[in-house]
Amino acid sequence: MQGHPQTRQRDLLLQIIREADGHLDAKKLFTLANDRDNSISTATVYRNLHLFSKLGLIDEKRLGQARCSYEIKHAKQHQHLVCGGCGKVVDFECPLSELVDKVKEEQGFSVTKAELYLEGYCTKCSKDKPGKDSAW
Amino acid sequence: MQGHPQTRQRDLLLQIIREADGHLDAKKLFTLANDRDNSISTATVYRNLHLFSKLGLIDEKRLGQARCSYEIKHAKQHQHLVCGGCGKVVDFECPLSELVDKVKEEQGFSVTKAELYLEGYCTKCSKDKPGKDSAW
DNA sequence: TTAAGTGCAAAGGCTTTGCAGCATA
DNA sequence: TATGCTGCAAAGCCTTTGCACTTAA
Repeated sequence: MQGHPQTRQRDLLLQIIREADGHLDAKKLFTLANDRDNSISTATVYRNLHLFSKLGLIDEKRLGQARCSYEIKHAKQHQHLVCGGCGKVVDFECPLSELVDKVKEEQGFSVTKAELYLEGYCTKCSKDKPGKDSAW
Repeated sequence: MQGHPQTRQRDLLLQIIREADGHLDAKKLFTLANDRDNSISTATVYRNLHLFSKLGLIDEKRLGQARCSYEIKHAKQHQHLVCGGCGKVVDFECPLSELVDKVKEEQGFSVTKAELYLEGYCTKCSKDKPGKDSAW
């Protein structure tokens, strides 16, 4: 792993992250890891999340709240939709490259990360909360 | 204020948020408020940030890290660009309505909040870090 | 063998909360 | 006057760090 020794703990963590359908925060990851190896510590989880992220093995996303979610890096760019009713997170494809190009041109920024965050109510929940629409 | 009494502290906090050009987190807001009224407490700052946000007076944005920034709600939608080099935050206009419409159609979501988060290097900093480009 | 990783426990930040006193409407 | 806000201090969370021990290569 690029100069970093492979350890039992790292294997376990990566395996769990891969198995999860994404949307795993540090705490959940720790809980799941702890179920399978109850000697693992939170420190190890955090340290390895940082490492994996640095090595580009996983993506770090902010989904609502202040908490981060981590997921295996996918080939396809995708973004997340968070339902304020049931908390469901939906992935969807959404090419941001046009926007990114525009920003590069207009602002002279070289963009390294682009994330679109959408919050709202899914089909089911928007029926229950008819008033919450319309901000857009 | 919609059933909520006007207080010295609320006036002060709103005034500071208005004067700031945005990009104020809770800690900075507390520091600034404390400079003018050293009896104000962090609890009051947090409680009122939540209140203002609930009343729609301010916007809550996640700019890098896990921290939130708060700013007075602007008429114009705008998004933020965060420079990984110098930490500068740039506002720019960027209509997301097309994307939002697409999501509504394809996923049946009614979107209440849309945020584009871009990270990268500004003109100055990308000169110093020529390798960091190219992710897009 | 040795550089690196791990667990534990403690410390660090930021945010929230309970409570008694105070202020607004 | 009554509801709601405030300050204080303590507690809560999540995350990071120091240190001694363990492990992969």
